[in-house]
Amino acid sequence: MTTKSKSRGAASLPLNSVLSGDCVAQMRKLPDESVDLVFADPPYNLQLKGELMRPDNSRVDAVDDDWDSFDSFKTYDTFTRAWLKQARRVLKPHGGIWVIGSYHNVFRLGAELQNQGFWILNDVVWRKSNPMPNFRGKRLTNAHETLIWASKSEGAKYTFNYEALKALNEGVQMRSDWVLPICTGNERLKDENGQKAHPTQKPESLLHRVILGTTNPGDVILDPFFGTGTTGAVAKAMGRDFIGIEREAEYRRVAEARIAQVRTYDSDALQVSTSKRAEPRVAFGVLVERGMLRPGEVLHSLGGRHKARVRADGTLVCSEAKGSIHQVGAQLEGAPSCNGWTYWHFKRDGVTVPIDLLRQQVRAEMAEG
Amino acid sequence: MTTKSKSRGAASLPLNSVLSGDCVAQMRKLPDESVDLVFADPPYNLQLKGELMRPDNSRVDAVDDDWDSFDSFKTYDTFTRAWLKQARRVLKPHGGIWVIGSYHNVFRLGAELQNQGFWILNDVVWRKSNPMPNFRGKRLTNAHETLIWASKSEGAKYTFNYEALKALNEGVQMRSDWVLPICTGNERLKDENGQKAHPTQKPESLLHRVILGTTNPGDVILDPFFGTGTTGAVAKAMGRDFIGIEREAEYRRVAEARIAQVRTYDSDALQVSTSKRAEPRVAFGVLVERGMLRPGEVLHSLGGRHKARVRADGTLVCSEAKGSIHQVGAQLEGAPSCNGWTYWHFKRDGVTVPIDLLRQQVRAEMAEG
DNA sequence: TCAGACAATGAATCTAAGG
DNA sequence: TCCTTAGATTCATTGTCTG
Repeated sequence: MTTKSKSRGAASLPLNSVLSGDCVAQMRKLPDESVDLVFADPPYNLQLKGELMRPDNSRVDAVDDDWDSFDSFKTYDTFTRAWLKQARRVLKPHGGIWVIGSYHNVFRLGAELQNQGFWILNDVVWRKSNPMPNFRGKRLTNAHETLIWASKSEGAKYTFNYEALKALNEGVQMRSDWVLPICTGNERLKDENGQKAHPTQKPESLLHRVILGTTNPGDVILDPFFGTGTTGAVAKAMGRDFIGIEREAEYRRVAEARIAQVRTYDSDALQVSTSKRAEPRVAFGVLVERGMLRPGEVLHSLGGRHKARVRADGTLVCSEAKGSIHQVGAQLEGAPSCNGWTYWHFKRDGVTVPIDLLRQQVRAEMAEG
Repeated sequence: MTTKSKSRGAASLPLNSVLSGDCVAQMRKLPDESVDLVFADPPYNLQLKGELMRPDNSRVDAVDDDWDSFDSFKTYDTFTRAWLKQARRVLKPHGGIWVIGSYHNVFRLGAELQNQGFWILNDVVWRKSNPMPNFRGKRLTNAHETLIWASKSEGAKYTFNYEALKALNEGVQMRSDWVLPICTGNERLKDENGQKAHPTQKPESLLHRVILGTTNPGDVILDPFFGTGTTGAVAKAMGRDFIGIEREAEYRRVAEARIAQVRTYDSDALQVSTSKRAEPRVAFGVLVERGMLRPGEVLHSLGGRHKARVRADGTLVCSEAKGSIHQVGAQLEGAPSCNGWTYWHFKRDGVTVPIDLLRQQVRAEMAEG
């Protein structure tokens, strides 16, 4: 695996590598405010009891490894508090965090996130299209897991590629319920005996959506419960850097072999739909300066009921109001706000055109030069 | 509203009425272990700040009621602890509880349920088919709410009408995600001005599923945050008793008027598919004893490839195997197990019929006499 | 009467840059 | 840090109006 370092002040980050040992201890070594996203799939406090699952004491192929035994909620909360505290310290002020869990642990996770000042943005339901049925008919089929997406604090900025997720969802905004299949088939990593290498391997499709939606290329993603490295594999493919932490040597080995085989997508494939908000701001006055509109020229409102005249300083005036294109539009419509760019139109050769077309021309010229 | 009382020892229950005042104080007056189910839709503590306008400049009518406002998480947790403690005391040992919330409060709810010793059975996602969109494009559409279903303690029995929910779900196991529309149209209660009578009225379909799946006719359902009485309306329609508690006089008034108009379904409509587990076990030999099958009679396998003969002791025999209907079926199919009731068929008047039909006849006779 | 346009609305933690 | 201003942003369903 190629390991690069990003220097940040005196410290540098162990990028694109899998650190061994306890995640709290390892995170302590990382500098403050150094990663853009944390994705955490902590061990579930499943409290499975073998005798409940298998009366005949046969081997339970479920989540009952040593690392998943916590003797009480208190212990689990202490553990959760410790790793979340470090994750929060390491996270940049405008970074994001995702945690995933089931009903066994997700309420502890969510409450502790809130207690530490993280600001929940959404809870997201991963609706499994092919869950394991409830064989005994004593409960509902447990067909989902819950993710929580949060920013570092209330009011903090955060990365959200709204348009990209909307595009992924066939043009309507992405909802908080995601229907994705569980990890099976070739994607499911096996050991030399053909047994699954990790009991709770997450599907890459899930990480793809998380990373596409809430990071940008070049961002650093920290996964303190790396397991067999789904986060790292998808991060690498998508041109993001990752830092993994994993206690179990065997999982690290599998993860490193897996990630070594991943190729990063071409950079143009990593370009996503951007929002208009990301485009450079253009002052209306620039259109007048450039002669695209003449002072004194008449603009017509959407619908054609109102008219206003352009002034040399880039404001509009009419009998009822004067001011910016937005202010005059809002005033005429009796609305609290108005987007003047789409509201006002001008006429050229008998055709009525929104002034936003001129803004697009300016932006195109800015991009060239 | 007809109010009846169920006496339980010295105390009696204010059935099918809406109590006024604080839910903690009112629950304190109820006897220990007296209700079968608690359904609770507590305030969500939304923490909304300013106004929100839609893109068309209309204002979103938000939940800004005083009852939803709390100073801090600590205050909210104290409140949650208090009402859950009373709910738990009032609940029968084999009773169940449902709570509903959003990401604002549901993690606090779930954690406190666990802290008090409730045993979570499922978390259920209500996926809204028509949620309000995210108007500013800053987050995912908040398209679901979360319900938590729990028993009073680990190992406690609880009511779960598995077959009824399966039937409701077109013959496949009910999953932990329920797609239901929000409460609109005629179902949405309006005040005299045509405004919604309650900002967060739940759809009856949601309560229908809860009550069908986790109570039996005649059970007592307590709703400490009664609002406009969806729980009571569905409970009454389904032949369950309810106890409502509501602080706001106007909500109580609306709820009482609403419930007065509800008619209870006919009792045969309330008979639900019962779990096969709950049905009396019928030994195959009984069919022979009763003369429904003759010893020596030939049974044919599903698909017709195999035959076996009935023996007088209620076992089957063929050249390859002998034993119970299940054992022989499994042996012939090379399968680890086999449901002999659906596997084996007999012929009467040229028609091939599964032996399960005979079992059903036996059960019907047992039910009658 | 019916089709189609138009309006209303739902538990919402809903902006960002620049002065 | 506060205040002002630019200007970006919606889905499914039901009810009402119009031609």
